[in-house]
Amino acid sequence: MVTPNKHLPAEERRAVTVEAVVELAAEQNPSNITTSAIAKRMGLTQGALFRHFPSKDAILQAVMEWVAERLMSRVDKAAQAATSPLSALEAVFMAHVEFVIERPGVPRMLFGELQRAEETASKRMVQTLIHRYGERLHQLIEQGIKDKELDPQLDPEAASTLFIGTIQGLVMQSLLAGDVCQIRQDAPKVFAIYRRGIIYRP
Amino acid sequence: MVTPNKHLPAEERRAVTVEAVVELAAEQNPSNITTSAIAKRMGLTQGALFRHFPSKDAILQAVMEWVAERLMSRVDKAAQAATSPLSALEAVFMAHVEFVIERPGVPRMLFGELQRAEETASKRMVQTLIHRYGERLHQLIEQGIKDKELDPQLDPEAASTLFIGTIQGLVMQSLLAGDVCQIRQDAPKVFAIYRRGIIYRP
DNA sequence: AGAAAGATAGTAATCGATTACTTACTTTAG
DNA sequence: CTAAAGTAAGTAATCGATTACTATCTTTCT
Repeated sequence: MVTPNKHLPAEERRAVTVEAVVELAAEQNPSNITTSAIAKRMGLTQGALFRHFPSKDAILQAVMEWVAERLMSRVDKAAQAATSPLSALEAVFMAHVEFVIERPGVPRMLFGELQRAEETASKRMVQTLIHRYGERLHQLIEQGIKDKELDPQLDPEAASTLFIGTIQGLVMQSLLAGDVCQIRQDAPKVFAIYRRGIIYRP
Repeated sequence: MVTPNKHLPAEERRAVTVEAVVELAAEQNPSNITTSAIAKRMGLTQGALFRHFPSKDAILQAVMEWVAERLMSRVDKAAQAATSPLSALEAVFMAHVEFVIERPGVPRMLFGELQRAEETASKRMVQTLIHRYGERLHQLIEQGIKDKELDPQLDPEAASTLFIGTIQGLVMQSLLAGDVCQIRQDAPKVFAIYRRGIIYRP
């Protein structure tokens, strides 16, 4: 839960707001999160939010900045610690999955933002985030092919799409089961199939 | 587009309503589709909708019934026409993808329904739809293992999850590109990787 | 056959509830 | 003391849903 302190400095209050939104997104449809619900979660009145953000979309934008930073930082760290492209892909996958388990609202917000018809700042931020993410995957996959670790006939574009879809499928299963932690058990099994589909076979 | 006729018989009007909702779901966030928007798309007043449906959720429920019937019917037909479990899986995949291209709003509505916090009738209908779908995949996969067509160490649960996730990944890519037809080119490439991941290798 | 009668379908106005956002006032911390 | 932070009570717009009423089609009776 979020700290119930009153009279926080502005910067801290904004951070707490982001946390509250991410929490709420794990419990309900992200596009139906109201400013009243956010304020209530923080133990604040609704109007107080607008002391720190000019609009609701600015709140969502701050959330997406937070997501982009945290997710990419963990993904990069996981990739750098690995010793080969394939093990890097696996490490990135598990890091991503672990992030999703900790913050189940995040993938739901990302997908929700992509669905919006309007071209908001938060939507554009999600687009660039996924674009950057896809480029990282691309690099790893192409390096893996060069190193004869991955199938030389592999389509990096398709492999990248499947990588992201794999996680999306796990999220969908967790929505069906109503249990996020199930992902942790299923993720290795699902990645094993993916790994088998991209690996080099002499 | 939907027929602009006035004074349709009740059953036809309900069918037209479902079509309108599916169309709208392809253009905007499904959870933000209003009854006014539906009526406007049909060339009708908003109140007229409630002559044919007791509530908005009843409309969504009708849409989900429509989706479940159409999708499962096409998937079943594709599977029965195939000559082996693996080719059936591929046929189901392509049939599903073709369905998504024709009605891009459908997968977005399914995912959106799953995200809802409330236990509505339409949400439960989506849950049973995906459950049925997963069982079909299960059957095909287990038969494929028996027939020595698929990897004997394959986890049918994980393979089923990955199958659905693969399509979900394609949908996400189409949202990013803003172009649905891209799916048709990418689908075979992505399925090729999936196929490589599950196939039997002596 | 044809007009009256009933049933069905659609309209326009409106309801209370909820939304994002604003304003005027009060409290708190440095 | 003062500026920042929070409260309380508003705003206009929009939501799903209901109302009273009109238009159109179908059935029935002579």
